[in-house]
Amino acid sequence: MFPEGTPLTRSQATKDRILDAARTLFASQGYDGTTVREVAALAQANPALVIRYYGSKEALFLAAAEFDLQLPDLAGVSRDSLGERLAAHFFTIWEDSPSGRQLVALLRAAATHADARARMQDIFERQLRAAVRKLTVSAADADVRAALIASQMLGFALVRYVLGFSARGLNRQMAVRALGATLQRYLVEPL
Amino acid sequence: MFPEGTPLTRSQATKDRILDAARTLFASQGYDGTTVREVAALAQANPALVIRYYGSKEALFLAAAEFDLQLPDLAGVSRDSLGERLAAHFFTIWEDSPSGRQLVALLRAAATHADARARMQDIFERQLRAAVRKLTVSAADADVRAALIASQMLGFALVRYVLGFSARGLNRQMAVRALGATLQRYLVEPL
DNA sequence: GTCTATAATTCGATAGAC
DNA sequence: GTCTATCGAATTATAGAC
Repeated sequence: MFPEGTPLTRSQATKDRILDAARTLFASQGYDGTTVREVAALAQANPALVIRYYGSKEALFLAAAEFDLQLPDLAGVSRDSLGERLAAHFFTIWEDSPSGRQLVALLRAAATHADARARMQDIFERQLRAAVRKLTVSAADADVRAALIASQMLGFALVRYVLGFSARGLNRQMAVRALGATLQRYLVEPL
Repeated sequence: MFPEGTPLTRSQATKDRILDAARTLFASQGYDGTTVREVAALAQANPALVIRYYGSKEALFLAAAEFDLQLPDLAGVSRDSLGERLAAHFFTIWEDSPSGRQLVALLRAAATHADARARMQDIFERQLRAAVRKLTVSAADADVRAALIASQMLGFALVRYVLGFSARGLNRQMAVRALGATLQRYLVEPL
Protein backbone atom coordinates (compact mmCIF):
# COMPACT_ATOMS: atom_id res chain seq x y z
CA MET A 1 0.00 0.00 0.00
CA PHE A 2 1.19 3.49 -0.84
CA PRO A 3 0.54 6.18 1.75
CA GLU A 4 -2.56 8.22 0.97
CA GLY A 5 -2.40 11.94 0.41
CA THR A 6 0.85 11.76 -1.52
CA PRO A 7 -0.01 11.96 -5.22
CA LEU A 8 2.82 9.82 -6.50
CA THR A 9 0.86 7.94 -9.12
CA ARG A 10 -0.58 9.62 -12.18
CA SER A 11 -4.07 8.49 -11.31
CA GLN A 12 -3.83 10.10 -7.91
CA ALA A 13 -2.90 13.42 -9.48
CA THR A 14 -5.88 13.15 -11.84
CA LYS A 15 -8.13 12.27 -8.93
CA ASP A 16 -6.98 15.37 -7.07
CA ARG A 17 -7.54 17.60 -10.08
CA ILE A 18 -11.06 16.24 -10.42
CA LEU A 19 -11.82 16.99 -6.78
CA ASP A 20 -10.47 20.50 -7.09
CA ALA A 21 -12.48 21.16 -10.23
CA ALA A 22 -15.58 19.80 -8.52
CA ARG A 23 -15.12 22.21 -5.61
CA THR A 24 -14.84 25.16 -7.95
CA LEU A 25 -17.90 24.26 -10.01
CA PHE A 26 -20.16 23.13 -7.18
CA ALA A 27 -19.32 26.36 -5.35
CA SER A 28 -20.14 28.58 -8.29
CA GLN A 29 -23.04 26.71 -9.91
CA GLY A 30 -24.56 24.48 -7.27
CA TYR A 31 -25.19 20.75 -7.52
CA ASP A 32 -27.77 20.65 -10.28
CA GLY A 33 -26.04 23.35 -12.25
CA THR A 34 -22.85 21.31 -12.47
CA THR A 35 -22.44 18.33 -14.79
CA VAL A 36 -19.94 15.53 -14.56
CA ARG A 37 -18.78 16.47 -18.05
CA GLU A 38 -17.97 20.01 -16.95
CA VAL A 39 -15.98 18.78 -13.98
CA ALA A 40 -14.00 16.48 -16.24
CA ALA A 41 -13.35 19.26 -18.74
CA LEU A 42 -12.06 21.66 -16.08
CA ALA A 43 -9.87 18.92 -14.62
CA GLN A 44 -8.66 17.97 -18.09
CA ALA A 45 -9.75 14.42 -17.48
CA ASN A 46 -12.09 11.97 -19.13
CA PRO A 47 -15.73 12.05 -17.96
CA ALA A 48 -15.68 8.32 -17.43
CA LEU A 49 -12.84 8.67 -14.96
CA VAL A 50 -14.85 10.97 -12.75
CA ILE A 51 -17.37 8.23 -12.12
CA ARG A 52 -14.70 5.55 -12.01
CA TYR A 53 -12.79 7.33 -9.24
CA TYR A 54 -15.67 8.61 -7.16
CA GLY A 55 -18.46 6.16 -7.92
CA SER A 56 -21.17 8.71 -8.66
CA LYS A 57 -21.80 12.42 -8.99
CA GLU A 58 -23.41 12.24 -5.56
CA ALA A 59 -20.31 10.75 -3.94
CA LEU A 60 -18.09 13.25 -5.72
CA PHE A 61 -20.12 16.08 -4.27
CA LEU A 62 -19.90 14.70 -0.76
CA ALA A 63 -16.13 14.36 -1.11
CA ALA A 64 -15.85 17.90 -2.47
CA ALA A 65 -18.04 19.40 0.24
CA GLU A 66 -16.18 17.94 3.18
CA PHE A 67 -15.99 20.81 5.62
CA ASP A 68 -14.72 21.74 9.04
CA LEU A 69 -15.55 25.05 10.73
CA GLN A 70 -12.36 24.77 12.82
CA LEU A 71 -13.93 26.79 15.60
CA PRO A 72 -11.54 27.93 18.33
CA ASP A 73 -12.30 27.03 21.92
CA LEU A 74 -14.49 29.94 22.96
CA ALA A 75 -14.07 29.14 26.63
CA GLY A 76 -10.56 30.54 26.47
CA VAL A 77 -11.57 33.91 25.01
CA SER A 78 -12.21 37.02 27.05
CA ARG A 79 -15.95 37.40 27.43
CA ASP A 80 -16.02 40.91 26.01
CA SER A 81 -14.41 40.04 22.70
CA LEU A 82 -16.22 36.79 21.98
CA GLY A 83 -18.41 38.25 19.23
CA GLU A 84 -15.67 39.91 17.21
CA ARG A 85 -13.39 36.96 17.66
CA LEU A 86 -16.02 34.59 16.28
CA ALA A 87 -16.94 36.88 13.40
CA ALA A 88 -13.27 37.29 12.46
CA HIS A 89 -12.87 33.52 12.50
CA PHE A 90 -15.69 33.09 9.98
CA PHE A 91 -14.00 35.53 7.60
CA THR A 92 -10.74 33.66 7.96
CA ILE A 93 -12.52 30.47 6.92
CA TRP A 94 -14.41 32.13 4.08
CA GLU A 95 -11.69 34.24 2.55
CA ASP A 96 -8.27 33.10 3.74
CA SER A 97 -8.77 29.37 3.67
CA PRO A 98 -9.24 27.08 0.66
CA SER A 99 -12.10 25.39 2.49
CA GLY A 100 -14.19 28.52 2.10
CA ARG A 101 -15.21 27.20 -1.31
CA GLN A 102 -16.56 24.07 0.31
CA LEU A 103 -18.92 26.02 2.53
CA VAL A 104 -20.20 28.02 -0.42
CA ALA A 105 -20.65 24.79 -2.37
CA LEU A 106 -22.63 23.33 0.51
CA LEU A 107 -24.70 26.47 0.83
CA ARG A 108 -25.57 26.53 -2.85
CA ALA A 109 -26.30 22.82 -3.02
CA ALA A 110 -28.39 22.83 0.15
CA ALA A 111 -31.11 24.69 -1.70
CA THR A 112 -32.07 21.66 -3.76
CA HIS A 113 -30.02 18.80 -2.43
CA ALA A 114 -31.10 16.88 0.65
CA ASP A 115 -27.66 15.45 1.37
CA ALA A 116 -26.09 18.88 1.40
CA ARG A 117 -28.79 20.06 3.79
CA ALA A 118 -28.13 17.14 6.07
CA ARG A 119 -24.44 17.94 6.12
CA MET A 120 -25.09 21.58 6.96
CA GLN A 121 -27.35 20.52 9.80
CA ASP A 122 -24.65 18.21 11.01
CA ILE A 123 -22.02 20.97 10.98
CA PHE A 124 -24.44 23.25 12.79
CA GLU A 125 -25.22 20.74 15.51
CA ARG A 126 -21.84 19.12 16.00
CA GLN A 127 -19.62 22.17 15.67
CA LEU A 128 -21.35 25.51 16.21
CA ARG A 129 -23.96 24.37 18.68
CA ALA A 130 -21.40 22.36 20.62
CA ALA A 131 -19.08 25.35 20.87
CA VAL A 132 -21.85 27.63 22.14
CA ARG A 133 -22.95 25.10 24.73
CA LYS A 134 -19.57 25.36 26.40
CA LEU A 135 -20.31 28.98 27.19
CA THR A 136 -23.74 28.67 28.74
CA VAL A 137 -25.51 26.73 31.41
CA SER A 138 -28.77 25.84 29.72
CA ALA A 139 -28.63 23.64 26.65
CA ALA A 140 -31.95 24.95 25.32
CA ASP A 141 -30.66 28.48 25.68
CA ALA A 142 -27.46 27.57 23.85
CA ASP A 143 -29.45 26.06 20.97
CA VAL A 144 -31.36 29.28 20.45
CA ARG A 145 -28.16 31.31 20.52
CA ALA A 146 -26.46 28.96 18.08
CA ALA A 147 -29.40 29.20 15.66
CA LEU A 148 -29.27 33.01 15.77
CA ILE A 149 -25.53 33.00 15.14
CA ALA A 150 -25.94 30.59 12.24
CA SER A 151 -28.67 32.77 10.74
CA GLN A 152 -26.45 35.85 10.77
CA MET A 153 -23.25 34.25 9.54
CA LEU A 154 -24.79 32.01 6.90
CA GLY A 155 -26.96 34.94 5.86
CA PHE A 156 -23.92 37.10 5.33
CA ALA A 157 -22.23 34.37 3.30
CA LEU A 158 -25.42 33.98 1.28
CA VAL A 159 -25.70 37.67 0.52
CA ARG A 160 -22.03 38.18 -0.25
CA TYR A 161 -20.88 34.97 -1.93
CA VAL A 162 -24.04 33.47 -3.41
CA LEU A 163 -26.39 36.33 -4.19
CA GLY A 164 -23.65 38.85 -4.86
CA PHE A 165 -25.34 41.85 -3.23
CA SER A 166 -23.09 44.84 -3.54
CA ALA A 167 -22.45 47.35 -0.79
CA ARG A 168 -19.49 49.45 -1.71
CA GLY A 169 -18.62 50.65 1.77
CA LEU A 170 -18.88 47.28 3.50
CA ASN A 171 -15.29 46.09 3.70
CA ARG A 172 -14.04 43.21 5.77
CA GLN A 173 -12.99 45.28 8.76
CA MET A 174 -16.36 46.99 9.05
CA ALA A 175 -18.18 43.71 8.54
CA VAL A 176 -16.23 42.05 11.35
CA ARG A 177 -17.11 44.91 13.67
CA ALA A 178 -20.80 45.04 12.75
CA LEU A 179 -21.35 41.28 12.74
CA GLY A 180 -19.13 40.89 15.82
CA ALA A 181 -21.39 43.18 17.80
CA THR A 182 -24.40 41.11 16.73
CA LEU A 183 -22.76 37.82 17.64
CA GLN A 184 -21.70 39.28 20.97
CA ARG A 185 -25.34 39.93 21.79
CA TYR A 186 -26.44 36.50 20.56
CA LEU A 187 -23.70 34.85 22.62
CA VAL A 188 -23.79 36.46 26.03
CA GLU A 189 -26.63 38.93 26.51
CA PRO A 190 -30.02 37.89 27.89
CA LEU A 191 -32.54 36.98 25.18
CA MET B 1 -61.03 41.45 -24.31
CA PHE B 2 -62.05 40.10 -20.95
CA PRO B 3 -60.61 41.84 -17.90
CA GLU B 4 -57.54 40.09 -16.51
CA GLY B 5 -57.41 38.83 -12.95
CA THR B 6 -60.99 37.64 -13.01
CA PRO B 7 -60.99 33.88 -13.60
CA LEU B 8 -64.29 33.65 -15.44
CA THR B 9 -63.20 31.27 -18.19
CA ARG B 10 -62.23 27.70 -17.57
CA SER B 11 -58.78 28.24 -18.99
CA GLN B 12 -58.14 31.12 -16.64
CA ALA B 13 -58.96 28.91 -13.68
CA THR B 14 -56.55 26.26 -14.93
CA LYS B 15 -53.90 28.90 -15.46
CA ASP B 16 -54.29 30.06 -11.87
CA ARG B 17 -54.08 26.53 -10.52
CA ILE B 18 -50.87 25.99 -12.46
CA LEU B 19 -49.34 29.15 -11.03
CA ASP B 20 -50.31 28.16 -7.50
CA ALA B 21 -48.88 24.67 -7.92
CA ALA B 22 -45.68 26.16 -9.33
CA ARG B 23 -45.28 28.37 -6.26
CA THR B 24 -45.66 25.42 -3.94
CA LEU B 25 -43.19 23.20 -5.78
CA PHE B 26 -40.58 25.83 -6.58
CA ALA B 27 -40.63 26.88 -2.92
CA SER B 28 -40.15 23.37 -1.59
CA GLN B 29 -37.88 21.84 -4.24
CA GLY B 30 -36.16 24.69 -6.02
CA TYR B 31 -36.03 25.33 -9.74
CA ASP B 32 -34.04 22.33 -10.90
CA GLY B 33 -35.80 20.00 -8.50
CA THR B 34 -39.19 20.84 -9.95
CA THR B 35 -40.41 19.47 -13.28
CA VAL B 36 -43.14 20.81 -15.51
CA ARG B 37 -44.83 17.42 -15.21
CA GLU B 38 -44.99 17.70 -11.43
CA VAL B 39 -46.50 21.16 -11.62
CA ALA B 40 -49.12 19.91 -14.05
CA ALA B 41 -49.92 16.92 -11.86
CA LEU B 42 -50.39 19.05 -8.74
CA ALA B 43 -52.54 21.50 -10.68
CA GLN B 44 -54.50 18.62 -12.21
CA ALA B 45 -53.72 19.93 -15.66
CA ASN B 46 -52.01 18.62 -18.75
CA PRO B 47 -48.22 19.16 -18.97
CA ALA B 48 -48.60 20.62 -22.44
CA LEU B 49 -50.88 23.32 -21.09
CA VAL B 50 -48.24 24.53 -18.66
CA ILE B 51 -45.98 25.43 -21.55
CA ARG B 52 -48.85 26.66 -23.68
CA TYR B 53 -49.98 29.15 -21.01
CA TYR B 54 -46.61 30.35 -19.76
CA GLY B 55 -44.32 29.79 -22.72
CA SER B 56 -41.54 27.97 -20.90
CA LYS B 57 -40.54 26.60 -17.52
CA GLU B 58 -38.35 29.66 -17.14
CA ALA B 59 -41.20 32.11 -17.70
CA LEU B 60 -43.44 30.11 -15.38
CA PHE B 61 -40.85 30.43 -12.64
CA LEU B 62 -40.54 34.17 -13.10
CA ALA B 63 -44.31 34.51 -12.93
CA ALA B 64 -44.47 32.35 -9.81
CA ALA B 65 -41.65 34.21 -8.08
CA GLU B 66 -43.11 37.66 -8.49
CA PHE B 67 -42.58 39.23 -5.13
CA ASP B 68 -43.20 42.41 -3.20
CA LEU B 69 -41.70 43.03 0.24
CA GLN B 70 -44.52 45.52 0.96
CA LEU B 71 -42.28 47.46 3.29
CA PRO B 72 -44.03 50.07 5.42
CA ASP B 73 -42.81 53.66 5.25
CA LEU B 74 -40.14 53.61 7.93
CA ALA B 75 -40.05 57.40 8.08
CA GLY B 76 -43.34 57.32 9.95
CA VAL B 77 -42.18 54.94 12.68
CA SER B 78 -40.82 56.02 16.04
CA ARG B 79 -37.05 55.82 15.90
CA ASP B 80 -36.77 53.55 18.93
CA SER B 81 -39.02 50.81 17.59
CA LEU B 82 -37.76 50.72 14.02
CA GLY B 83 -35.88 47.44 14.40
CA GLU B 84 -38.68 45.42 15.99
CA ARG B 85 -41.20 46.89 13.61
CA LEU B 86 -39.16 45.84 10.60
CA ALA B 87 -38.43 42.37 11.98
CA ALA B 88 -42.12 41.83 12.72
CA HIS B 89 -42.97 42.90 9.19
CA PHE B 90 -40.70 40.24 7.73
CA PHE B 91 -42.41 37.54 9.78
CA THR B 92 -45.78 38.77 8.59
CA ILE B 93 -44.62 38.39 5.01
CA TRP B 94 -43.03 34.99 5.61
CA GLU B 95 -45.66 33.33 7.73
CA ASP B 96 -48.95 35.21 7.47
CA SER B 97 -48.94 36.05 3.79
CA PRO B 98 -49.26 33.74 0.79
CA SER B 99 -46.36 35.57 -0.84
CA GLY B 100 -43.97 34.11 1.72
CA ARG B 101 -43.75 31.06 -0.53
CA GLN B 102 -42.50 33.24 -3.35
CA LEU B 103 -39.57 34.50 -1.33
CA VAL B 104 -38.59 30.98 -0.32
CA ALA B 105 -38.88 29.90 -3.95
CA LEU B 106 -36.61 32.74 -4.99
CA LEU B 107 -34.16 31.94 -2.23
CA ARG B 108 -33.95 28.29 -3.22
CA ALA B 109 -33.72 29.00 -6.93
CA ALA B 110 -31.09 31.71 -6.51
CA ALA B 111 -28.53 29.06 -5.67
CA THR B 112 -28.35 27.76 -9.23
CA HIS B 113 -30.50 30.11 -11.26
CA ALA B 114 -29.14 33.42 -12.49
CA ASP B 115 -32.56 34.94 -13.15
CA ALA B 116 -33.67 34.29 -9.60
CA ARG B 117 -30.48 35.90 -8.33
CA ALA B 118 -31.08 38.94 -10.49
CA ARG B 119 -34.59 39.26 -9.14
CA MET B 120 -33.38 39.05 -5.54
CA GLN B 121 -30.83 41.76 -6.24
CA ASP B 122 -33.57 43.85 -7.76
CA ILE B 123 -35.80 43.46 -4.71
CA PHE B 124 -32.87 44.30 -2.47
CA GLU B 125 -31.98 47.46 -4.37
CA ARG B 126 -35.42 48.77 -5.27
CA GLN B 127 -37.26 47.94 -2.08
CA LEU B 128 -35.07 47.39 1.00
CA ARG B 129 -32.26 49.74 0.06
CA ALA B 130 -34.70 52.42 -1.01
CA ALA B 131 -36.56 52.18 2.29
CA VAL B 132 -33.38 52.48 4.33
CA ARG B 133 -32.18 55.47 2.34
CA LYS B 134 -35.19 57.43 3.52
CA LEU B 135 -33.89 57.17 7.07
CA THR B 136 -30.32 58.31 6.59
CA VAL B 137 -28.41 61.15 5.06
CA SER B 138 -25.59 59.33 3.31
CA ALA B 139 -26.51 56.97 0.48
CA ALA B 140 -23.31 54.96 0.88
CA ASP B 141 -24.08 54.56 4.58
CA ALA B 142 -27.62 53.44 3.79
CA ASP B 143 -26.33 50.82 1.34
CA VAL B 144 -24.13 49.26 4.00
CA ARG B 145 -27.01 49.21 6.47
CA ALA B 146 -29.36 47.67 3.92
CA ALA B 147 -26.83 44.93 3.11
CA LEU B 148 -26.46 44.08 6.82
CA ILE B 149 -30.23 43.94 7.25
CA ALA B 150 -30.60 41.72 4.20
CA SER B 151 -27.91 39.38 5.51
CA GLN B 152 -29.69 38.91 8.82
CA MET B 153 -33.22 38.54 7.52
CA LEU B 154 -32.41 36.38 4.48
CA GLY B 155 -30.10 34.36 6.72
CA PHE B 156 -32.89 33.70 9.15
CA ALA B 157 -35.22 32.67 6.33
CA LEU B 158 -32.48 30.41 4.98
CA VAL B 159 -31.86 28.72 8.30
CA ARG B 160 -35.51 28.32 9.19
CA TYR B 161 -37.33 27.66 5.91
CA VAL B 162 -34.67 26.21 3.64
CA LEU B 163 -32.11 24.45 5.81
CA GLY B 164 -34.59 23.51 8.52
CA PHE B 165 -32.29 24.08 11.49
CA SER B 166 -34.13 23.28 14.65
CA ALA B 167 -34.03 25.38 17.79
CA ARG B 168 -36.82 24.36 20.05
CA GLY B 169 -36.95 27.50 22.15
CA LEU B 170 -36.85 29.98 19.29
CA ASN B 171 -40.47 30.92 18.76
CA ARG B 172 -41.72 33.81 16.69
CA GLN B 173 -41.98 36.26 19.56
CA MET B 174 -38.45 35.66 20.72
CA ALA B 175 -37.14 35.81 17.16
CA VAL B 176 -38.80 39.15 16.53
CA ARG B 177 -37.21 40.53 19.68
CA ALA B 178 -33.74 39.16 19.00
CA LEU B 179 -33.68 40.05 15.31
CA GLY B 180 -35.39 43.36 16.01
CA ALA B 181 -32.56 44.41 18.31
CA THR B 182 -30.07 43.53 15.60
CA LEU B 183 -31.94 45.47 12.92
CA GLN B 184 -32.25 48.42 15.27
CA ARG B 185 -28.46 48.58 15.48
CA TYR B 186 -28.03 48.15 11.74
CA LEU B 187 -30.58 50.88 11.08
CA VAL B 188 -29.74 53.73 13.40
CA GLU B 189 -26.58 53.20 15.41
CA PRO B 190 -23.15 54.33 14.19
CA LEU B 191 -21.28 51.65 12.30
C1' DG C 1 -59.43 24.57 -25.27
C1' DT C 2 -57.45 20.22 -24.02
C1' DC C 3 -55.44 16.17 -25.01
C1' DT C 4 -51.95 12.24 -26.94
C1' DA C 5 -47.79 11.30 -28.85
C1' DT C 6 -43.34 12.32 -29.68
C1' DA C 7 -39.39 15.14 -31.13
C1' DA C 8 -34.87 16.83 -29.62
C1' DT C 9 -31.64 17.22 -25.92
C1' DT C 10 -29.04 16.24 -22.15
C1' DC C 11 -27.77 13.79 -18.34
C1' DG C 12 -25.36 10.08 -15.35
C1' DA C 13 -23.39 5.88 -15.82
C1' DT C 14 -21.41 1.66 -18.19
C1' DA C 15 -19.08 -1.59 -21.42
C1' DG C 16 -15.19 -2.77 -23.46
C1' DA C 17 -11.08 -1.68 -26.54
C1' DC C 18 -6.33 -0.35 -26.02
C1' DG D 1 -5.08 3.20 -16.11
C1' DT D 2 -7.32 5.84 -19.67
C1' DC D 3 -9.89 6.19 -23.53
C1' DT D 4 -14.14 5.89 -27.16
C1' DA D 5 -18.65 4.92 -27.79
C1' DT D 6 -23.01 4.43 -26.20
C1' DC D 7 -26.95 3.01 -23.26
C1' DG D 8 -31.17 4.15 -20.80
C1' DA D 9 -33.68 7.41 -18.52
C1' DA D 10 -35.47 11.87 -17.91
C1' DT D 11 -36.20 16.41 -19.32
C1' DT D 12 -38.44 20.55 -21.91
C1' DA D 13 -40.99 21.67 -25.66
C1' DT D 14 -43.80 20.92 -29.91
C1' DA D 15 -47.02 19.06 -33.48
C1' DG D 16 -51.30 17.89 -34.44
C1' DA D 17 -55.71 15.12 -33.46
C1' DC D 18 -60.11 15.77 -31.22
